[in-house]
Amino acid sequence: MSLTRKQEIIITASRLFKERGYNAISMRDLAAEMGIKAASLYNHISSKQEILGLIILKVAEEFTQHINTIYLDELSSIKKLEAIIQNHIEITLKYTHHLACMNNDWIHLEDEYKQRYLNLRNEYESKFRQILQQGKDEGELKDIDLEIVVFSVLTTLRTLHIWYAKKTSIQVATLQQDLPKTLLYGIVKS
Amino acid sequence: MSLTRKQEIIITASRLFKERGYNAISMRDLAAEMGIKAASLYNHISSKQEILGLIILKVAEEFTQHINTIYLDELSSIKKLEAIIQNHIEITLKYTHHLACMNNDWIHLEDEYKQRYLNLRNEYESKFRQILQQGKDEGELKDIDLEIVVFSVLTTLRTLHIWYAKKTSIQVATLQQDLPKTLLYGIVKS
DNA sequence: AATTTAAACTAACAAGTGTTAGTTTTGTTA
DNA sequence: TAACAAAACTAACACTTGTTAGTTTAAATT
Repeated sequence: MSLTRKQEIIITASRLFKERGYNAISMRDLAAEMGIKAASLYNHISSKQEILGLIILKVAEEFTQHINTIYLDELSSIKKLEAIIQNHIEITLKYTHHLACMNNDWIHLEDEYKQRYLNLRNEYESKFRQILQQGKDEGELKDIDLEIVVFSVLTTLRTLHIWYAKKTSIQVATLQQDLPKTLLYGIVKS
Repeated sequence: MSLTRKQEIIITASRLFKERGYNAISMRDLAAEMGIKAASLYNHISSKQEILGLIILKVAEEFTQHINTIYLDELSSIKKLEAIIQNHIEITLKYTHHLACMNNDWIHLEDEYKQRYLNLRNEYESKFRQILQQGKDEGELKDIDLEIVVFSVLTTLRTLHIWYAKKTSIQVATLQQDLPKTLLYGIVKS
């Protein structure tokens, strides 16, 4: 199972977009990175915008799909949150570039691409919010403003890729163990 | 005390850069927003890059300056962390656009500007890390991997502006009360 | 009123942008 | 080997980019 040329383009693009941003990468830059001329790219993709759309919607859909299954599971809210954190770590490892690209460059999506992305994101946040609400209703979570929790946890999870890219990067096992602790139980000794 | 033309340019630019990104805003866009022609901007600033540099270094310096004073204060690590969170909230309210710009577009800084920014950021992270280490040493903080805490707390604080821009934005008082709780003490009932 | 200064203007530049059309090369299948 | 499809190429397009030079207008100072 080798990659199609189109897939190669998308992988290369996601790396370049991550490193320098969508607008800072020209089709000539991307082509040069692949050892071909810019015009040749158009044998495989229809526009620069399509590349960005494919990169971003790929991961966005994967996230939404995952939370939709978790959402329906018969689990405590805490177990659900742990599963979500786990999934973010996994996707970050698997799709580092795509994820960085999604976070930094979704704003440059146009028309239907942008709309589809925003719909997926809203769906995700909504499910996440409902899981937190379930936790409050069932008395598992503290009575903290819901939006603040949604924001602070999701922000951290979304930007995991930044941390992962650093030289000082710690072991994945440590991350899987200590990130849920930090986000769910806090950092202060009780 | 009215604003100089240069300051007006920087304020307008920070808003546009926040909305669409540094590379997506042309000097003609910026000029049009101010009701003048692109060439006229150069009576006040020397380059597009200078605008970005001034926007970003302004807030970066303010952050670093604040943590440097906190760092030396005779306070428990928890009090220091609370003061830092408080400062992030304040700067987010005061410099929303600058802050968004710093987070999204620092990558497009060139040469000395980028170096100065990275130096300030490293200094900030280093002081923050030392404060956490103090907390662990004094037994106030849990024994969680230091880098994970640095990452998760700073990420949340740095991206406060995203949340603040939302329509569903909550009261500042709620934020000041519940954000420290969330970050320091977690969301799960003990 | 004359002079100076600040801040706008027009016009143009060289370089870079995404993309298209038409052509040639390469590798695979009949 | 001939035919075909995939994927590269050259050349060019219309447009946008940051920036400069030189000029005119408006406001402030003498």
